[in-house]
Parts: sequence; C-alpha cells; structure tokens
Amino acid sequence: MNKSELKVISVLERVGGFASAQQLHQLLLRSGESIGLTSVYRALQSLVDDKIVDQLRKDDGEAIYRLCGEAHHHHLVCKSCGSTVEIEGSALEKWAKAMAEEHEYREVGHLAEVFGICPSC
Amino acid sequence: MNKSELKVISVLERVGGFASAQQLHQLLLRSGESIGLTSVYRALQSLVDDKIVDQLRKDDGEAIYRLCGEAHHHHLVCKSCGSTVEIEGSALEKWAKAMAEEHEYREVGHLAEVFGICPSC
DNA sequence: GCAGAAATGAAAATGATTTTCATTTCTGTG
DNA sequence: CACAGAAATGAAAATCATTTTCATTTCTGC
Ligand SMILES: [Zn+2]
Ligand SMILES: [Zn+2]
Ligand SMILES: [Zn+2]
Ligand SMILES: [Zn+2]
Repeated sequence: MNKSELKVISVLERVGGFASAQQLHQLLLRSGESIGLTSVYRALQSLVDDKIVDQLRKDDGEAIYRLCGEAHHHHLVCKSCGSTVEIEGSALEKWAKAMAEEHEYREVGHLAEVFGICPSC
Repeated sequence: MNKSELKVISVLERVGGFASAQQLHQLLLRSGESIGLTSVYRALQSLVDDKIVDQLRKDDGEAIYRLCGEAHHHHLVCKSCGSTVEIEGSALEKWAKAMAEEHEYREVGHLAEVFGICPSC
C-alpha cells in the first residue's frame, strides 16, 4: 500500500460512491494533494486487483470506481435536472441474486438505475 | 434505413451474437462489401437509437453489439468472457415502477444489468 | 552513506470512437 | 432528362480515456 493508493482511497472515502479516474484526480488536486494522473490510474488498477475497489463501466465506456466497502444502493435520477434520490432496493437485490443463481453465475454484481422526470421539473 | 444500416444488420445476422464495430467492419470487408469504418459506427449508433441493436460494454470498455429481437429486456453478462444471457425481468420492472411512483417521477425508464462469472469460465 | 528496488509523473503512444468536410448518391419536381 | 437540394458516405483529423515509456525521485535494508 503506497502513497498513491492511500491518497486514492481517502478521496474515494470522501466521494462516498462512484467516480471516474479523472474525477478522482481533479478532486485530489483541488484538495491540495500532489499526484499525477498516471499514479491515480496505477493505484486504482492495483486496488481493483486487490478487490479493495469496484470497477465498472458507464454506457459511454468510461470506467468508474468505488470503495468495495461503500454501502450498496441505487438511485432515482431526474433526466431533466439531474437530481438524485436514493431508493430502497431489496426487491432488486433479490431479483439479481435469483437470476445469477438460476444461471449459476459466480462473483455476482449488478448495476441498476431508474430515470424519470422529478415532480419539481 | 440506408445502405450502411442494411449491411450492418446483415453481418450481425450472420454473426448471430455480439461483435465489436471493428470486428463487424473487418467481416464486411472480408465478405467483399465496400464500407467505411465511419459508416459502420454511424449505422450501429442509429440502430441502437432505434432499439434494433443492443449495445453493451466489455470489461475493457469496448462496445459490442448484437441484433435485438425482443423489445425491452435485461442481461446477465460474464465479466470474464463477455457471454450474455437474457434474463427474466418482471420483478425488476415492478420494482422500478414502484420506486418511480413512490417518488412521483414521470416518464420513467431504467437500466439494469447483472454481471458475474459464468459457469464455463 | 550507498546500492538496488520501488514509486512517481511528464510526455508520448495507443486505440476506440467521434467529428469534419469534401465528394458522391439519391430524390423529387418540372 | 435535368437539375437543385438533401442525405449518405468515407478518408483523414480530432478526441479522449487509458496505458506505456522512461528518466528522476524516494524508500529500504545493510
Ligand atoms: Zn428534476
Ligand atoms: Zn443493488
Ligand atoms: Zn464466461
Ligand atoms: Zn427493464
């Protein structure tokens, strides 16, 4: 666990959810840390390998990361203003688990997001 | 539906599963078609917009495409080999609808994908 | 202190995808 | 057919996240 990895973990803790490598780098710089983008990528890759960080892909192909420890949850996102609400996901969790078991998949994870227009928009 | 889109659909039919834009372009060239890579990307994007083609991302971020017979559905994706299975989504649909109603969101849609390691990997 | 190993980051390279733009093909109208 | 405007095409350039290279700095054990 080197300096870069510690810095990346601390910013991921601060973020408390998913963020891209570029976002994390910007956040580190803004908070006064001195670190190169290369080191952010290297640290993230190493943390993913060690299963300390989860990596997945947005629809546009960019990788996003979060601490594995983060409480897992889902969002209701407004397509118009971008505001988000955290939503209750037990039914979804059950569904994802059932689907994975039915097809005998291991090391299962999932991604789910609900989009719409919020009442105030 | 222009020439490029027809060519791309025909090669997707031939492939019968997922393939990347670059692979599809190569296949088209090898089978004697004359088409530019740009047109393959354009056709795929348009077919995805029209929901004629499914797009998803490999772990390395590359987009892969396939003909999408059915209307709306979800996938179980292998993180290792990229193979996918279509899964039954009624529980998920119900959940998404309930969450949206609870928060009074309109024009609701959702994204959901389950990923893991398939039995043969 | 000192040699070798590990870490760092700037700059260059990579590779998929998108954009630009000049050219070609299509389509409708007279 | 002719001919103008619209749509389609694709080569080349641009974009952009990510990876690689490589020279420099920092760390570690002796
Ligand atoms: Zn809103
Ligand atoms: Zn979940
Ligand atoms: Zn597999
Ligand atoms: Zn659904």
